[in-house]
Amino acid sequence: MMTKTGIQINKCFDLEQTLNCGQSFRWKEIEKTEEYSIWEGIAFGRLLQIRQDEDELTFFCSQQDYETVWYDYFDLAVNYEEMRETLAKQSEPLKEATKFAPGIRILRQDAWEALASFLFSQNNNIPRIKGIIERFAELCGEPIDGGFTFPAVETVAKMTVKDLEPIRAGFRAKYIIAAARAIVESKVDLQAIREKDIHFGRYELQKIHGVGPKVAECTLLYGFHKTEAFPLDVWMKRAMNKLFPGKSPEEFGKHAGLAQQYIFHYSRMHAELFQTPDT
DNA sequence: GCCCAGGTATAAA
DNA sequence: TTTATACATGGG
Repeated sequence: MMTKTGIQINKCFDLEQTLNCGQSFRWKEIEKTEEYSIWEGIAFGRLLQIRQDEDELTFFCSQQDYETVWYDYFDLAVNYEEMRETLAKQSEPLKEATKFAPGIRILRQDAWEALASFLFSQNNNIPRIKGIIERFAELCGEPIDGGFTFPAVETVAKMTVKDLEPIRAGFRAKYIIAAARAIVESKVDLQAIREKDIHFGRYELQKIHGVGPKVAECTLLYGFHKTEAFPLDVWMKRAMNKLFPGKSPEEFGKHAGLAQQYIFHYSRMHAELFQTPDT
């Protein structure tokens, strides 16, 4: 295994914040010391171990995989420091929020994987989502050294709800199959979503049985890197109203997705501020 | 045991 | 058109 070392990073890259914030569900921290942490995960059919030291990242992979897969996956061409500064200037609360997760990046994940992952996420919690996806990969992904790839959309399209019973996804199983079939049968055009604007993507994705506004929005942000997208769940709305009363998420414009990540992380760190008495 | 989870489809107001 | 409820399952 080759090693790509010496990627200099600024404060805008933190593995914990990026890989454990609910945008991706297949990464785990396998080692942690005072000086560094190592994370392992599988994406685009490849297993990666990645190590973060004080000011340096180490990718345990070939030079080619680094250049063709992981450089894009971690969005390394983009200067998050600059975007964070832009957002921080917009308001005091947002400036405060950016401090709590300055190292968050928006990953460029596979669109089908993001769509399926956020279908699994509905009315669910992160530990269980991870478990379902792990069993899903073991059941019908391809075995590779160290694990299983995310199941191919063509494979899932041929499966039935009964086939998926072992992953214990509950009522979500039918949605996964509906999504896979819609894609394979070209009822939903992923390439067109990639090329056209976010409004088309919202309309197109919500043709799928089981895809509502929230799953569509998360898929557009994490699977298509439409950075003007924003998550819409109840918690997020509560946080928005608390920090920015009367302000619409769209007003963050192009960086809305990143702003939402900061705000969401902030609201998690200050859960007590966002609890509302039952009415 | 009990509550509820980064929702959505469907039924009932 | 807006507001409830069921849904499958298990983490905490």
